[in-house]
Amino acid sequence: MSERHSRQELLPPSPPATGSATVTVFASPASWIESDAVAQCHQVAALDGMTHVAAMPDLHPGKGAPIGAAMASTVLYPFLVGSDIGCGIAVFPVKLKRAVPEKLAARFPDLDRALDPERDADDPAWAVAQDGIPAGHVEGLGTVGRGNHFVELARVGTVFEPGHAARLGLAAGDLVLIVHSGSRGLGERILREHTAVHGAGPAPDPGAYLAMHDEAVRWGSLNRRLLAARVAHALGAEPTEPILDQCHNLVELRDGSYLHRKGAAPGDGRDVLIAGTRGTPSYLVAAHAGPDAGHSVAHGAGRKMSRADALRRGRAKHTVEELRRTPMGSLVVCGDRQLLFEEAPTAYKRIEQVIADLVHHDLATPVATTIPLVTYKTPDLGPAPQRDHRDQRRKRGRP
DNA sequence: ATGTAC
Repeated sequence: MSERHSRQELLPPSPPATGSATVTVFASPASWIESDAVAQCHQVAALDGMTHVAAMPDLHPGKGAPIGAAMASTVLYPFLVGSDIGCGIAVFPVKLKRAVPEKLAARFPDLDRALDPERDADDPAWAVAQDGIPAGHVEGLGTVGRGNHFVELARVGTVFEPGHAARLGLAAGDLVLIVHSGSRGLGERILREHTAVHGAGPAPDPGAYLAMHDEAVRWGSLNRRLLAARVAHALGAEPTEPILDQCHNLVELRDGSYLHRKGAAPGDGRDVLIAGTRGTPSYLVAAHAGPDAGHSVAHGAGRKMSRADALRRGRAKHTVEELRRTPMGSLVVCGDRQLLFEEAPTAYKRIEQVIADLVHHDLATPVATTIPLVTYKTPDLGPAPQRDHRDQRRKRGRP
């Protein structure tokens, strides 16, 4: 136990145990890293061909492989990327005259309903799909999915690097759409086709896997553009090009080895939106991670609780109303009560700690925060809760 | 995170 905790501080990486890759955890002791997740990193490090595992401060246990890690090896392991190949986060500028959360929340379109090329041929969102549909896969196109995926209207809050923000066309108070979504059924099918034959083993024909993988990465990016365009049109704004779009589930050939990213964003001189939670800010950062960090940075706050724990504890701790209207005053559009509890801000680590760890290890420089106004998860049950009694109580009970 | 099975 203590051995695992002390490992978190080891930088540069400790010498590898014989026959296994190095594991470096880029987190301070103040960041809770579940020991199961660190154990998964060491299991991955022991796989044939692995050379290095870099764990980000949002590390948490995944299915077989950890989430929040960059993993390098001489062979390609599809399961280290997982089923949501191409999942990522994109940020789009939005111009609206007024941004009243209650009004805008009611205008979000149904993003569980796919865009059908024939039935929805007139939908203006198709304008972003001029280059065609990767893999010809139309099922689920334009849908956000579930789990931690979301589309969020947010306002730029604190700007730490005004020059950098200005180069991205951003200043405090500006509105943005943040889209976190992936390749839906396409990536899942690609992984399943591999695992059905080879299980957790490496891809015998990396080129064949990569060809499909690359389609899923393009599909995920197109999906984020379609989602942003659907929402922009519904809110009465013009669709825009993303100012950043980073995929955090993918594998790339780099320096002669396969660099698998699972919940780890490319951090090699790129701008990245590191997602907070539905109820806390997110951070736009300038990433500058080197090889020790797998050229990667964190992709979000990272789960602190399993979904099962979050559901059990959340039901005792929160009401649906306080999760639908957060302490920040933002609204969460989510007709799925179970998902609302699973995705409660308290089920996640503190984003500020994750960012502090990245800064401490010189992997990223914060550029600005984004403050949620409306986070869309899945179609709502009914009207947003009124500005509730908690606000009233705050006014009455405190100066 | 996913489509699908229970």
